[in-house]
Amino acid sequence: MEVGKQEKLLKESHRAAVHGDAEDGDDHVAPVSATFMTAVEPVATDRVVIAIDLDCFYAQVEIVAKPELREKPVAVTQQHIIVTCNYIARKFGCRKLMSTADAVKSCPELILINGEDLTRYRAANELVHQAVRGVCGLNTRIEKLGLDEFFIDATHIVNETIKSKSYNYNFEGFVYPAMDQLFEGSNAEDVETERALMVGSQLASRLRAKILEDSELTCCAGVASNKMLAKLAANMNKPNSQTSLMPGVAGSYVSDLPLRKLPGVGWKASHEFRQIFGDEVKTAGHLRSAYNLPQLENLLGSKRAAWLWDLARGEDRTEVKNTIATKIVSVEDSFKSAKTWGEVQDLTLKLCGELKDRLKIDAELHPGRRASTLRVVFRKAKRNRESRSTPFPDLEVDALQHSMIHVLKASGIAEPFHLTLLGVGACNFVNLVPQPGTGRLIDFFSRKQLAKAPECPICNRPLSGKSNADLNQHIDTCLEQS
DNA sequence: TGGGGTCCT
DNA sequence: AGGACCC
Repeated sequence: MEVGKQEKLLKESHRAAVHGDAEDGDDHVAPVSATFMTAVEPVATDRVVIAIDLDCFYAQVEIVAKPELREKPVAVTQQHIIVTCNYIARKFGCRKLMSTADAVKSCPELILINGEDLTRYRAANELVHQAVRGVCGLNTRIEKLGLDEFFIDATHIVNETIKSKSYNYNFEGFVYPAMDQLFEGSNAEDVETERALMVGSQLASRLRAKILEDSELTCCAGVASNKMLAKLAANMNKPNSQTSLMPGVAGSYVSDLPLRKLPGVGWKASHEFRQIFGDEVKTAGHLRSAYNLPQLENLLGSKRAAWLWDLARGEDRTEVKNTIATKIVSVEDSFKSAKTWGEVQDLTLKLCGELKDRLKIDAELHPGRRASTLRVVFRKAKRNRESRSTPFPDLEVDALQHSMIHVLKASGIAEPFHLTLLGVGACNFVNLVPQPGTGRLIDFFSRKQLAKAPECPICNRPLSGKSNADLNQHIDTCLEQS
């Protein structure tokens, strides 16, 4: 049988089995390569997740602002540490979180830029976010992680692209494992997943081009079947490149990673794991060969065991959240030592002014939301940070400062103290209810969009025949969950 | 080891 | 409110 005919047949029978409809009405068959001979329509259970990671973000933003820095070693500092540096500086041994003194020792030419004020980085982040939103559309979940990373659940975009056959038979960027080993021994399901990731890689390429066009910033992308793998993939070829990680090799790739490298395993957990599992268990593979799930459950409890077990096998069922508005708006400042209420007066005045400015911007981005809680954070010398909450006062610098100082006094701080950090934040945002039927959120997501494709922009489930009030209620509920 | 954020307990 | 994690 001809390749084309065979694929079409399989496609149709599979669609009938999965979707219960045999209708296609399209005689066009894509010029499929022999490797896709056994291909069928993708199964909806597999996701396509794209991770975007801006290259040395703060340093890049500074270089875009001052192009004459482009060919020089550049580092961005906060207090006395380097928070990020460009690749030229890295050649000289400069690293993230290195002390500035050490960095200058290893690279005397290093240009230092103070990056304590995040305003311009926030603006650049918003540019990138909007570029991604523009390409992916309003019903795509986009999750922010810090100011320089995004996750995108591109499953539905990829599925639509495959249905309309508007894609090429090649991966954009790198593929892991390399292409020539890719399809050997793959079963039909793997081939389908690989096709989905291939289409995802083409979307990732467009995203990176659009980000570069709009913001002048380069980034890496990872394309994979879940968040964790997408994130690992994004880091495989740096900078300014992208990598697709095939699910078939995800397990073996993750196996070789030290437990500490698994996203979610931090300093505490990795040290705890060394105590529990012993020095021999360094990688996810070691863990998997030394223990099974029940044994892990005995050692860690069922919840943590299930989490680690999945992680060690490259599985991650966590959804890409649609992070529209941040849940906390906060400002903080660290310093050597504040010893008197006079100093605290000055510091709180500055912080409260900044918080008010930040909330003004927030109000423009997300009209109608108001913070209901003020959170004050402080750190006494050599101790951990502590926080106290109080009802949110009027949005005036005086009122904010008054609340802050009141909370600090109530927390038992008395002269002579030795504070090394102060911060204020707004949280527990509530929506000022729009009048029933005015449809603030519907307006936000555009009436046309919902009229054309009546599904929830958050959960993508169809919204049929509901009133505007019901729609808003549903969207609000989804937003809270996401 | 900053100046932010998230989620879980 | 604290503590883990992320950047």
